[in-house]
Amino acid sequence: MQMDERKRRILRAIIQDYIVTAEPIGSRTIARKFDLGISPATIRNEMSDLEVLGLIEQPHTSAGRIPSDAGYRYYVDCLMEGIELAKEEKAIIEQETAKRISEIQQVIAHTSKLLSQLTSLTSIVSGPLKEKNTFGQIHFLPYQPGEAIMVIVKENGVVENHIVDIGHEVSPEELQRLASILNEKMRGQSLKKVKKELLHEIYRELTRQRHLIDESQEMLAVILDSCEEKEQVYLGGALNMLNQPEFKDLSKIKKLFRFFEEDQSLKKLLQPAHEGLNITIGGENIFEEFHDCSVISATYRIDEDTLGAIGVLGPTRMNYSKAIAIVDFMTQSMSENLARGRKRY
Amino acid sequence: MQMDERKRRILRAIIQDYIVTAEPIGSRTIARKFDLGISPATIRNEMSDLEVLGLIEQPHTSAGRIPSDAGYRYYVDCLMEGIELAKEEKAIIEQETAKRISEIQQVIAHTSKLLSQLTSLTSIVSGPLKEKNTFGQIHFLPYQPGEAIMVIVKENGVVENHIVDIGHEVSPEELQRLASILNEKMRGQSLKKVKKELLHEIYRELTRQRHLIDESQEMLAVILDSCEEKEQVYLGGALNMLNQPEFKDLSKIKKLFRFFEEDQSLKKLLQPAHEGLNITIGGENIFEEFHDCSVISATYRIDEDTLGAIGVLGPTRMNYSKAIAIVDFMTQSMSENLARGRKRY
DNA sequence: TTTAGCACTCATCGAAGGAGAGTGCTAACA
DNA sequence: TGTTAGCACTCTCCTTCGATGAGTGCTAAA
Repeated sequence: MQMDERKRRILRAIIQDYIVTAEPIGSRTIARKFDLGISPATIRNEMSDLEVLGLIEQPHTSAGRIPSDAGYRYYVDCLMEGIELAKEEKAIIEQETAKRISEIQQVIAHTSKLLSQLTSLTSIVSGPLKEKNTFGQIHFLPYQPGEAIMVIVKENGVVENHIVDIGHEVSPEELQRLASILNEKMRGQSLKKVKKELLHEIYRELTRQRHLIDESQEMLAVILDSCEEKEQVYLGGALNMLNQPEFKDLSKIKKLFRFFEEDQSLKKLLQPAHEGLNITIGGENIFEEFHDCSVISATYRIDEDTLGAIGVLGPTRMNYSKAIAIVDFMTQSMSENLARGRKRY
Repeated sequence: MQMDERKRRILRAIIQDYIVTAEPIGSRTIARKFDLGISPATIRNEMSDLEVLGLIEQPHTSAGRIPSDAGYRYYVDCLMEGIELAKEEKAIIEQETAKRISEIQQVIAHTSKLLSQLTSLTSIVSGPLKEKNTFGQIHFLPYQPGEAIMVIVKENGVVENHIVDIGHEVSPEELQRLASILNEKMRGQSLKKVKKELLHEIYRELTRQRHLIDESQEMLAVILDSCEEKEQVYLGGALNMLNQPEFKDLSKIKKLFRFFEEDQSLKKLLQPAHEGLNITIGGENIFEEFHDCSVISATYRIDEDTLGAIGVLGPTRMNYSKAIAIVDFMTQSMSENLARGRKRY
């Protein structure tokens, strides 16, 4: 059996209706709502075919049909026409992504909030991958006696500060020397390399120059910690899930939210199958919890270098064209801005 | 009518049972579960009295009784005996509060996570009030050409860094001079004062020395922003609410979570009626959303100076003695640590 | 090939009724 | 006079049972 134009029209009608109503739809209702020029009986026959093809299914015998995962997949791949965002929406996104904020957490938080507001879905935003990151400079600033502020600048533009205990009073000159040792060893090196190889070397160097600093443990621990790839992931608009009729029972909500609480898992949701835009529908998702959800995600990059990803999560019955348009435009806007804005993050 | 010992025993039995089961309890069940040495009929008479006193109530005629807000209040004030935390719990709390972390966000996040884990309730933790804070030092570090890293150290120990655009290349000496101007004006001044008075003065000073720096707007904007009292509030274990039988209908959950999404309102939940430990039961709460919740909160301080607050939120039917013991011990432990740990935050 | 007609299925809703837990009242008891 | 047993009554909860209605598949006619 083959898909023909009439089958396609009916499938599209079913999906478009279901996206709005979340109710199974029957042949009679389709004939009434959509002007297809054929009678319910004909539609019934076609629907029977569509069911054999696996594109729609019946929750139970006497209910209407709903799209299956395969149906959505067919819709997304072959039926759906892309939409253009409204000017205002574009303007808001461009405006928001153009902001230059040095605190990476804030950028992520803002982005995810905006994304969930625009789509009415749940958004997931991941920050830059640290593994591709390298050390820039390290500075020391005086603080309380016996303590110093260590400022670590990474080459993707992230700046961190840590307060470190140095055990006894040190002169600015000593701190200066310490900084130059660290900088000499670490500048331009990847976090991974520093973690795996250079830390020992630095430790040896520092113990050799024992007069320089007594207690370097804490400082090295801070550097080590800074190398860890605890990638930031941010979730926005999780509450939107509560509004979806498919999540009206508490146990589903619990499962979902429990999942959301683990950053590590969340990150995996965003892991792209390939560069660019990814669409994961229902059962395609690796996590069983999201077998009735779909994820639209995309990566943002700077000069071909993937930095992070953003995505939206909603019921399989989401408005795909809108979600895709927004995620797509947003990553583009972010990437352009990063390219323009001088390699920040 | 007066409370006598027998009434007190019965009230305590009702509350203790309800805290565990969340089910109304009847005279027969009380007689069976608790060894009070009196018959169901007698208990019935006493319960009737307790109802007249407003300490318990009936959901409907043929159900058992449940404690009223006033009943809980009486329990907390007069009946409940304080408990001692287990050694392990104390150890965990002390260990966690002893950690010295320079990122204030992390401290708050950790604390709130721990608190919700220990109590199985939802926790709210607020960071130090910025209004009581004063500027310490400001440093500039070189960054990309035309940009600099501005490190702001506040006297409560918070360190912030910001990347500022300075429009054209400046030498380290120029940055040094700039820093000394800012430090001279701002060191030791409260954020409020800087915001209200000193910023203009600094601006005037900078324009007078126009050769020093061309575009100081962004820098000043950053300082202004740093003065804003956007107090951090953190919520932990909101999911625990989902496990409470009183929140099994979705509309309540929605209301609650919608409330949680607004930091501003959340902060108000913690606002203490007085110093020390605060207990707000059910309808005593200013927010209608929390009329079937109770809040146990306490402030942590350094040298008599209140810095912030922590609290737990749960159904009115919470384990008060446990929650109180934990919140109390935790604030004490935090305060002691702050005092010992050299005025960090 | 399309359509009208018809018998059939099944979820949903409301009414009816039994079970169970709990109460208040009365009268007897210590 | 306080305590207790007995009993009628109340009200929620659960189950059962039709009625309703939306939807289907099949058959036969157009």
